[in-house]
Amino acid sequence: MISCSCDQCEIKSIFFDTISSKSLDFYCAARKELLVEKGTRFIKQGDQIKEFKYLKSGLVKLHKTDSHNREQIISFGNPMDFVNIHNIFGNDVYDYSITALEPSTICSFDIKIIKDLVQTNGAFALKLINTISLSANRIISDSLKIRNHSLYGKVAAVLLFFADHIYVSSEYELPISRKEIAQYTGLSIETVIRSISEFRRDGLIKVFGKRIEIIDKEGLELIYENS
Amino acid sequence: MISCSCDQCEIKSIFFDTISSKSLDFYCAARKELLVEKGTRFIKQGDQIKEFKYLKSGLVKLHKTDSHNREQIISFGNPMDFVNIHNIFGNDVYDYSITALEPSTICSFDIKIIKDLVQTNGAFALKLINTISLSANRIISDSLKIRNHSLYGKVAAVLLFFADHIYVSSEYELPISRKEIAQYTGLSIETVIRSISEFRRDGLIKVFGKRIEIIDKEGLELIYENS
DNA sequence: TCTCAAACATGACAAATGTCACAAAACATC
DNA sequence: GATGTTTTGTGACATTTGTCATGTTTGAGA
Repeated sequence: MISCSCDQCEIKSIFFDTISSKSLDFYCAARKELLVEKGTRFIKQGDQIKEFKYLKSGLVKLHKTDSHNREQIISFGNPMDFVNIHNIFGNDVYDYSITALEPSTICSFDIKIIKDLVQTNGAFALKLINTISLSANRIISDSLKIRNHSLYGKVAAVLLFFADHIYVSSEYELPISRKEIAQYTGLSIETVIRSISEFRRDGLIKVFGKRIEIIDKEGLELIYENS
Repeated sequence: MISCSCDQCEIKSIFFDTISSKSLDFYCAARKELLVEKGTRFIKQGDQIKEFKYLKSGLVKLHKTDSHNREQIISFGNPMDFVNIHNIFGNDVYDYSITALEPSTICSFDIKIIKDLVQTNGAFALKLINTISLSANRIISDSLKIRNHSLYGKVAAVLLFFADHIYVSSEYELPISRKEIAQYTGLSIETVIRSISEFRRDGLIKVFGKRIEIIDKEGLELIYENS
């Protein structure tokens, strides 16, 4: 049967449905797997795009440096929705970096293999387009949430994002610093810290360093809605 | 030869490269063309997605209503980069509306035809993925520009966007109202108006109602960079 | 032409957010 | 442990941005 170790890998759902088990062996052999530790920037803005990369496990941030050397965070990606797809087919050079926020496993294929697959396997192509669309949709919609809310709404959105989409728990270890929340929302660090302190004082959340516990989720959602 | 009237249509560049002239006739016959006037909302948030639509000419805005019935503008699309692709493959219902800002020509195909094409014509699939990626990239990158700049930077970004990407001229008729700039940037209307007035007073632009003339483009770009 | 509604504009003031200064806590490195 | 660096936290104050009020201009339609 399949000797591939990526049994649990998300990308499997793209391959399995559309590729015969025999061919699957070939693709599994062509696959490289890389375990990176927290803080590793494994894709760098400006690098040539030679591989198709997929997040098997972990959590990452997509970020870029603007013309004034300010760091901006574009989005976060977890195994369910991250592939470096937004760049890979459009450009030949990455216009953002990707850095692990937690220990992560990256699978990669030579991009030629994937392009061949798209051209020769219609079902795969359709599935890939679906994945790209959903991923792009999510980034655009998250971005809009940040753009059109003010301070408390923005910070609430970030806390709720990790609770609802990443950890699926009202209690979690915040994988990013206050500074990174600022870089994501476009706010100043102090304002972010103050907002979190205020949520704490108002009994909406409990904070122990990076550990966040959402006490009054409805209240936090209400704040998100109204500011 | 080809009796199709869409000789000048942008989508042609997707089809022509990848479809034999004989098949092209079939696709041209299956195509519907719709001319909509300014202000027409031809795609509605919540509607079922049954067709693949493409902007042949004109200018549109992508927008949605949030839970408080506030109108938010996501992005603008012109013939070079607009297809309703971000939704069409991921979801079965539109999660945003599209409205014409100028008289526009919309081409549409039954979505089944396009999905068939993706599955049976590899070159087409690859080209479509490219188009989707580039379009999503642009929206994400524009959104980031708005997110991480303050007042003057945001407004300058909008004015420069129309000058550089839509009209390719430093003098143009602004296709949106001040209110719509506010909905796009997340600012209040008054603040937008004030900012434009200030640009005018500082000699960066001339304003005659909706007509904008950028006098000092470098100055405006500098403001964009620094705020 | 007249009328009404929407868009544009500006002032005065309130509220939100950023900046600067400083300190405590957390964390890495020796 | 000792030391230095980064992160978190808070106050005071300046600046930015929003809100409300009010008036003018523009544009569509009777």
